Amino acid sequence: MSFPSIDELRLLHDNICRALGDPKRIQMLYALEEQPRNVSALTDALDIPQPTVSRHLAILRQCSLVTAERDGQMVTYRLADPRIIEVLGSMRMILRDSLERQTSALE
Amino acid sequence: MSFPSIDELRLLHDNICRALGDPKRIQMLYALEEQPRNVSALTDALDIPQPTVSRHLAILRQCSLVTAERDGQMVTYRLADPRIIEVLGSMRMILRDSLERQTSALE
DNA sequence: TACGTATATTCGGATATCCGAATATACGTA
DNA sequence: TACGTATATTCGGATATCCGAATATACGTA
Repeated sequence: MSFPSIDELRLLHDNICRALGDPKRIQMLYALEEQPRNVSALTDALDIPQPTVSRHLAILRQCSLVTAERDGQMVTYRLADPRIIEVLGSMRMILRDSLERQTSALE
Repeated sequence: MSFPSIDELRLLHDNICRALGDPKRIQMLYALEEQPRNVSALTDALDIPQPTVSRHLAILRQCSLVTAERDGQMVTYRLADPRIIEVLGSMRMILRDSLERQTSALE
C-alpha cells in the first residue's frame, strides 16, 4: 500500500479535519484570517455566545490551528498557519464544481 | 463582513468537511485515488468489514466526492474530483509543520 | 425460478459532539 | 482585599455518528 498509513490519517483527522468539523469553527477561521481578534471581538463579529466561542477556540487551539496570546485581560487569537484558508478555498472550489455538475446533470 | 456567508460554510461543511470527518473515509479516498475499485476490492485493501465500507461509501457518494458505476454485480467507485487528494496533501503539510513547531518548542 | 455472489440498508447500543446555563478563573484597578 | 470585565470550564440533555450483526436488494447463471 503506497498511500498514507492509517496512523498518519488518524493523526490528520484528529488534528486538522476534526477542527473543520463544525461550520462555526470554519467561520471563526475566516474571521481570524481577516485579522487577529480577541474573544469578545469574535463573539461580536460572529454573533455567537461567548462560552460557545471559547469552547470552539479551545478545539482550534488543541488542533494547533490558532494561537492564543494573553494581553492583559484579553486573549488575542490568530491563525497559526494561513495555509488553512487556502485549503478551505480549494474545498470551496471543489464544492462549487460539484454542485455545478449536479445542476447541469438535471438538464 | 467579507468572508464567506454562514450558509456557504454550512454547505461546505455538509458536503466536504463532513466526508473527511472519519479517518476510514480519508483512507478510502486515498485507496480510490490509487485506482478505481469496487466494494470488495476496498474491503480487502483496507481490511474493513463490507457493510462498514458500503456505509462510508454512501456518505462519500452523498457528498459527491466519489462516483459509483454498476458493472454487473459489482459497483466500481472512483474519485469524483482528484483535487480532494491535493487538499488532503496540503492538510498533511500543515500538520507536519505544526507538529514540527511543537516538538522544536520543547527545546 | 432457485441459488450464489456483490452490495446496500436497517437496527440497536455505545460513544462523540454540540449547546445553553451556570460557574470558575485570570487579570486590572480602586 | 473587593469588585468589574474578559475568558475558560463544567454540567446536563439533545442530537449525531459509528459499528457489528442481521437482513435486504441487485444481478448473473443454471
